[in-house]
Amino acid sequence: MTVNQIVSESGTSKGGFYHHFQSKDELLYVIHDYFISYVLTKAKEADSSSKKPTEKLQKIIQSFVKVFHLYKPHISVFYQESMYLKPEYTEEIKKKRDSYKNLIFKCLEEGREAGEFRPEVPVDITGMTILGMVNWTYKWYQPGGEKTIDEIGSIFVDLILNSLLTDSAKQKKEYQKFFLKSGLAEDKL
Amino acid sequence: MTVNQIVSESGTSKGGFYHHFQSKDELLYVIHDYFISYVLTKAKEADSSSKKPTEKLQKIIQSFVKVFHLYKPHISVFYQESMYLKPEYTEEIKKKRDSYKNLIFKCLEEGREAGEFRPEVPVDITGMTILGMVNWTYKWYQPGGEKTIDEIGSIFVDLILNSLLTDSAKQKKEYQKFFLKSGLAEDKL
DNA sequence: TGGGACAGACCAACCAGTCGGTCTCTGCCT
DNA sequence: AGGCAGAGACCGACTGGTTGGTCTGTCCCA
Repeated sequence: MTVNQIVSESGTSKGGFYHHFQSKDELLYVIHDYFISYVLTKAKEADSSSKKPTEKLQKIIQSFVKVFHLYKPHISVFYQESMYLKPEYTEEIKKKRDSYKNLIFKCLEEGREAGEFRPEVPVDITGMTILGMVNWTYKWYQPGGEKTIDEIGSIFVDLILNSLLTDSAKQKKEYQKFFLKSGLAEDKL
Repeated sequence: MTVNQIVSESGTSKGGFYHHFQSKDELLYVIHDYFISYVLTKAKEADSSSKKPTEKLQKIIQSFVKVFHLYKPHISVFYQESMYLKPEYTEEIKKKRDSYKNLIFKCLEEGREAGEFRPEVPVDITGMTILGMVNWTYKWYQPGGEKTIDEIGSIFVDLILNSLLTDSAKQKKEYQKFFLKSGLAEDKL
């Protein structure tokens, strides 16, 4: 996407564009900030809303998935254009992405220490797994598709918790709501 | 990466480059073919090597992860530059990536029908989850890092099978080797 | 009347791709 | 054997088009 395309499709002009942004890179930075702020806020809320790592993780994942619904255009543009960002901006962006990553890692570590998450699965790989599976949704998620974003989020939560929780934690009544129902009614896949 | 950089860093010339490739896009296509051929071959081998979906899935994931070790430079270049590929090449590439995706989906479907995989988790989302978590490794995997690629593969397999297998399938003796040991020896994370 | 919001012609840099030319190896004719 | 022709490998100056960014100027409101 060139600056000329941007200004023509948004109905302004080169002059107007560079009146508001120092450079094309700054626009990309602003776009990134738009959605990273959302997930960071939501993750911090989740972190302070409860003391149970399992609950926190569920909330983090659900809001993480939701961002791909709310800001799909922003995210697509970011991943398409971010390769050629100038170092000054990449650094700032990396900081925010790192602090998000660390929130997830911290939550996984807490769950492990609380004895709810299986101790034999390493926190770092699990963290990158979550980031990978959720971030990848920008490649295939279609708003208005057969599954809503909340349904997709619930499936992700089910998958992650089923592989993370210890057998005893899985039995807890208050966590049953995080698992997909395996009722008689077959899923209409 | 410009053509000028490519030829200077590889010690040839513009003329030499365009003698071997029709265009810069063709080079990218060749690079992609290099590693997609590997995973496709391995996945087909896995598919015909056994009748048990669980075993097949384990082999597919393990070889899928391994490609990021064997061809990391190829894969990084591909994801960095593939945005601006001309349609003719994107189509060809998409075909191969789709056939890989379909192998995974088929395997998941078979496991579901065989009663080994939980029927309540949808095949399509699970498939995209696997593709996402594995494909994302190109962003963080470092050859020579603290975990080998086979260890990472085993962790992925453990996570996926733990969330996919039914309780009864998890008990099967021949599948125990796919799970991380939860021995007394604490993981040195 | 002066300053912020915007317009759009313009520019320098850069890029993929071209094209005329050189160098070298091979095989064939004498 | 020696020379020669021609094909393929490779070179790099050049080009046409595109890009991010600038600059002069206009409009409008306080």
